[in-house]
Amino acid sequence: MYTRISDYLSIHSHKSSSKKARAVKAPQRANGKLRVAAILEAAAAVIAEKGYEGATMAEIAARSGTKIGSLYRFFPNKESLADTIVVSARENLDAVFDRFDANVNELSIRALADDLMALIFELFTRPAFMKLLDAGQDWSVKREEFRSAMMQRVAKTLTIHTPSLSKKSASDIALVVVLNVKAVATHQAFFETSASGAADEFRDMTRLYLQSRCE
Amino acid sequence: MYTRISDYLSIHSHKSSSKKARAVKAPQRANGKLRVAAILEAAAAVIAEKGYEGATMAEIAARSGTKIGSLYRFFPNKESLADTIVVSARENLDAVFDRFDANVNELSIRALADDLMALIFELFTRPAFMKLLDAGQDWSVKREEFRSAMMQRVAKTLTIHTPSLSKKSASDIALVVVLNVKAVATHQAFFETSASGAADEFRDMTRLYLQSRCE
Amino acid sequence: MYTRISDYLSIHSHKSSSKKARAVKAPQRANGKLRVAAILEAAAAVIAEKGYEGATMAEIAARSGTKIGSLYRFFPNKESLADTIVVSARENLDAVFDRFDANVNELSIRALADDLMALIFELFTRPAFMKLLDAGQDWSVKREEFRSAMMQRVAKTLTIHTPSLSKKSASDIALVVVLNVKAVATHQAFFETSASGAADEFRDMTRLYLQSRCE
Amino acid sequence: MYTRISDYLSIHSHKSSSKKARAVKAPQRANGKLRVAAILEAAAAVIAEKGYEGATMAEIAARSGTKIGSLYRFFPNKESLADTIVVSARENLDAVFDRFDANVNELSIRALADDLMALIFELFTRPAFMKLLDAGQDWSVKREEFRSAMMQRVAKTLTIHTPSLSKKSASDIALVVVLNVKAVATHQAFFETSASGAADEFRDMTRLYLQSRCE
DNA sequence: TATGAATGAGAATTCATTCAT
DNA sequence: TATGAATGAATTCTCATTCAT
Repeated sequence: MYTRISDYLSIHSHKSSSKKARAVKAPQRANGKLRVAAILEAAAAVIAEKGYEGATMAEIAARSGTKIGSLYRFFPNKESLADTIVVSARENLDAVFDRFDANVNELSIRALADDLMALIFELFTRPAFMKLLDAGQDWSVKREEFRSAMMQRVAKTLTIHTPSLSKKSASDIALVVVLNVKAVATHQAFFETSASGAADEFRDMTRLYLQSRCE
Repeated sequence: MYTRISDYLSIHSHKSSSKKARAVKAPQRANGKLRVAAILEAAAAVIAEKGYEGATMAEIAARSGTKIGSLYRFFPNKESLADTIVVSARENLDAVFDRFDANVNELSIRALADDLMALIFELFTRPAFMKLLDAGQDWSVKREEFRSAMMQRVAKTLTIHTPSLSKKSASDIALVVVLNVKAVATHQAFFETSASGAADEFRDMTRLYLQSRCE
Repeated sequence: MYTRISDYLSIHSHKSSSKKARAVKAPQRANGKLRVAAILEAAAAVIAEKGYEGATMAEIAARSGTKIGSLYRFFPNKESLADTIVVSARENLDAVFDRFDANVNELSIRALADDLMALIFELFTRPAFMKLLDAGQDWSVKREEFRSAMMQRVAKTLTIHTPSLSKKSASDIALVVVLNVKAVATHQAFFETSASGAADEFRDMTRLYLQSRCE
Repeated sequence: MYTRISDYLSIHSHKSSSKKARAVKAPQRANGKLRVAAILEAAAAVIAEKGYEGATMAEIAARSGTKIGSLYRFFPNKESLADTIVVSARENLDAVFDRFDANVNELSIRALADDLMALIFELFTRPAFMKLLDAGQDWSVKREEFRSAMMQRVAKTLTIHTPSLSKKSASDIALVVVLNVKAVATHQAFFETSASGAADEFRDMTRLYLQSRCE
């Protein structure tokens, strides 16, 4: 397996082609699910660019090809939009980790490091999510909820792989691994442009670190 | 020396207790320097909490015990406030690193890791600065300026210590180290509250990583 | 024909009776054109009274029965409002003069004086416009554009009527005629109240003047 | 005598050499009279450029080499400054006209036109005054006071010269003459730059007009 | 149900005026 | 008496949210 961080770095690059979303008078996707997905995607993109405060409902509507009135039919307010982004990630969390934990024991430490990073990276999915987790005060609840859930699952995975880990050690190590991925995810754009090998360095560092802790 | 990251974590914690700071009609700080410092401190705190967009001049004024009109006497606009935070850090950069580089050769790798992290941490000083560096589009200039200056200086320091490092390796490693500190600095508050040992884990990880690269 | 200046003096008098226009929740003018017209009218009135700087968007909104938010939907900023007033006049200019020039040759000098004044007066339309043309520095571009266009058209008309006029004479005389009308337009309100015959005096003076120059 | 309007056009061109009034730490003119004069002059200049609303007390202070605190010692508020400009002109009025009326009878109509215009021009002195007379609502009192005083004196002068004039005619003609000068004064800057002969045209027109009325 | 015009609270910024020194 | 820092009301402009059509 041995994924290279730089591999999944490009997975999520979707420079939405239309700058100012020419509201492509497209056959309005009657399907609510699709519509919601489009909105969520647009919201993620805009928030990623401008931050939560800087993002405007008008732009999110425009970029998702949704009329402002309709946007509010699906999401009663701006906060609920951001909520949904975080909450849906949180809901995804357990399913993904359950699947992952099933074969953790078969992994070498090196592979554990690589795959765990790839997994976490995928959960963070994109910078919008990052911005949201860093956002202001009011967010603490949902943010903390996700953060701690993430941490606990990573710690659990580590404990499954290396049962000798103390509860405290496991959670400390989990935090480090998560923040490592966060660093890569946050600076995704940077890593992509400058053909730096820093993403790989991060992978190596994490491998090294886990090796020193999980043996 | 061997500073523990958790040591310097508390240096800069000023949670101004009062939410809306009733500005205890204190003996008017006639000294402009002090006033500016107070404003900068408040700005840093508010921006750290709410981000650049979310921070309001009114709250910065209130929290620094300054009236809005006075705030604008010192900083003609919101951007100039943020500018000052970034630029002053930038100006500090060379002086601090020149001093540091003088004795780098005497340091063990372990000490290099510790002291370098401490140094960078001090330059970041506080989360507000972090938020600013992550902020929206317009900031790119000043942000990039600081970011790249920081990176170059760290790379230079690494090269002084380990001349065999290739130019590319040095800058990749520099990026990793800086982001490690950034992670600690950004989650400062988190580390402080939860009596976790994660800050120490970060230190250890960085030591490990540098050892594997600089020998 | 022989229009009396005092005749057209009253064409454009709309002293909105209510000071703070309690915006009689009238049947929402769904028609954007009407709304824009109302705003423009209010803006003209307020600017006429207070000047460009003195006029506030809030008052313009109130007086046009528009809420501030809506005002900004139509005109993104204060300058654009003023721009519209000047530019629309500028656009009108050529059309109006082309029509006028068609029969200039048939006019006696006396009639030329009268009709030309009436025409220019109509282009100035109301004092708001005057204030705008006199306004502060930044305006120079749009203002000058209109002023010189106006002057050139008047000079051209004079030349058509009296081909013997030198280029320089024509433009000098044009300036005088325009300023004469400007005087009348600017003091419109004054002329209206005091039942003075001064407006007629202006007409006579201009007749006299043109007669001495165009024969 | 036969002054040419273009002659006195240049009398009052004082492009205050210092743009941003380097507050020439000059020996503070202890003499209040001189200080007040300097302030008044600066105020006139600034108001001429920016209009009443656009003029700021800070700039007036700076340009007159006065500290803002001192400015307020002499003029308790902005309005009082503007008041003083208008009122002082009004006070000057009678003295000037009394002197002028003494020899009106000796003047030919042509000379009357020329000298009267020159006199009025001098009273208007500079564009600041013009701006003030055109300013917004609140001003009406002082403005009207001056305007009507001016008008009455001019009408009186005309009646002295041509006793056969009816009261109404005299005041109508006075208004026309005053507005003619106003036009020249207001566009002073314009006339100066463009080497147009329009100022002379105005003089000729006024001569013509008075001739037709006063015989 | 879908739309987008209308609303108004709130943010940045300016400047006349005061008053402690 | 002279100074200029401090004040805060007023102004321009934005944007989340509602609701009539």
